[in-house]
Amino acid sequence: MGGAELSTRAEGAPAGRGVASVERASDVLFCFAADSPRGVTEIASELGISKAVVHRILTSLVQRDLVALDPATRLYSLGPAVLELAAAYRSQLDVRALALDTMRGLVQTTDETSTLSILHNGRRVYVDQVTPGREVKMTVEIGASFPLHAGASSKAFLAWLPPDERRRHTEPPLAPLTEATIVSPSELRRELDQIREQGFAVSLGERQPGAGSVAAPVLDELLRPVAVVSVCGPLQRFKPDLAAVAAELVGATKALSRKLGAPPEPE
Amino acid sequence: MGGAELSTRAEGAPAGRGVASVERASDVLFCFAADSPRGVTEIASELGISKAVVHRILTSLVQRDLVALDPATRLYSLGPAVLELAAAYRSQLDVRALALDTMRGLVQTTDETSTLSILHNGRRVYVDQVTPGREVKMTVEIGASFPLHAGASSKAFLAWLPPDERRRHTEPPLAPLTEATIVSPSELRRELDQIREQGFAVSLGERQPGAGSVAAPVLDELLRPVAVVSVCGPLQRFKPDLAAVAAELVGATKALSRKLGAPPEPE
DNA sequence: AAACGCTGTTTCGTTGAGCGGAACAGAGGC
DNA sequence: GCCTCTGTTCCGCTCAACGAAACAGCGTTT
Repeated sequence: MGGAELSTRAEGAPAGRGVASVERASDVLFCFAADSPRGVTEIASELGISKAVVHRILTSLVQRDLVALDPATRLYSLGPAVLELAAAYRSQLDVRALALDTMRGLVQTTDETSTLSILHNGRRVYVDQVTPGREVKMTVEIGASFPLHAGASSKAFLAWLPPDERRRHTEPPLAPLTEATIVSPSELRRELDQIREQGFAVSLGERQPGAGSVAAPVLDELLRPVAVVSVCGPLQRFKPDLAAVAAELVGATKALSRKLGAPPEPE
Repeated sequence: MGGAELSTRAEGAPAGRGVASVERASDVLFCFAADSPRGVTEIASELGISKAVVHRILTSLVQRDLVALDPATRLYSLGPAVLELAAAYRSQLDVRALALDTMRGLVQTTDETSTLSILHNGRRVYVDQVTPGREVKMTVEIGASFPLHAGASSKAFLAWLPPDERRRHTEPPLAPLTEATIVSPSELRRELDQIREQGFAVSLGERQPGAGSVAAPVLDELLRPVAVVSVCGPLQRFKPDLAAVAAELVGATKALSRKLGAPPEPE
């Protein structure tokens, strides 16, 4: 019994005890993120809990529309209520509200797409974007997540993260997402130092072929990166204006950081 | 009560019992949808359960990042993991995958925005959109929900819902969202009949001032509306092409319906 | 300062809710 | 027809979750 007490995340949480069945239910929800639809048995064996428990949990989740049951196949998948939660989350995210105006301004002057990302679970997640009114433009998927070693927004996070996290995410192997992805840890670390110094990160197709972007962090009062704003567009037309866009972006994000309580620049 | 057999929540579910604490945890999550951030006491009194329980549940949810705790204010709000779930839901929604190509086609020929909505909780929710490459265009918020009596997409759902649901959603009071919203039940019912007959719904600023849209349903094998596709744009430039757009839209959604198993048109 | 009133958090003994093995029930498949 | 998968339900035992109450921080009030 006592043996296998953990499950998905983090063992030994020293904090106050939670409710086991709630955590199991969360695990069930997240296992749908990997793949769905799935059946009771499949989920039970994957999570190592009994079929009866999974079935009861699913029944509850179905009742709240967090999970949908296809009566024909008897397979379960995520339900529409998760959209409701996500919409609420996004609308209440304070960084987002603050950043939206800034992003709109960036889009207007650069005529390229601007995105907002946050850190979650050791990866970067797109929270919002503003696109220009052009025929050809970049678009990202809200909610999609990416590793921290490739792309301007990811590198911007990495450059402002504490040393231990930076080290952790620059350890090999660094999976190449495109031919331009930096796969050498030492090269990446060198670039992160430079990014930190110059105040912004640049990627030319590191994460997505044919896409270029400039990114700079929004920092809180302890200079931790709470979000990253990027301006991105098709590589060829993006490259020439890079320096000007970067300057504008850095100015905008620094203003944002101050609004979030970051101390004004000393230099 | 056999009467209202659907409706999301429903008490007295005769089906197999669920896990109470999972349902409580879901309630806690949803109470953040209304407003956040909130504290333990506030949530406990709203849900009518003890503070200790709420605290334990929140601890579990925080552990899974479904809820975030601001250590400074000791207030809880939704966490970034809900985005992860929503992204998974959207990417796995089969109607969405099918509809995307159709929507892209509609955008290309009409040069206006196309949206996809589903029914959830007695309201209509935007699941996806495709926008044209123009300076001025319509944009909707994914995940935002609206009542069923105003707007083309909403009316399209209503027109194809079973009689009892249609009646329920056409009962007074019908809240006006704009000056153009239909607030007379009898007028609305008359229009729904017409919509059903002609195969599509039209709204000129009923839900949002200055916006026009045409909408048609995607039906399953029992002719239930599983989703609604709309084409929408700024009112003035939208009005003249209305008939042509409607014809194109209806053709596209009928093709979609057949892919989902709806029987071919008899007439 | 001290007392108050408000938070969120933790403790602890009791008990009934949830666990899980096993039985049941359908749906396909040799 | 049987066999083998599913998902679902049953039911007695147990331990995990409940809740009252105590504790612990903060700000405000007296």
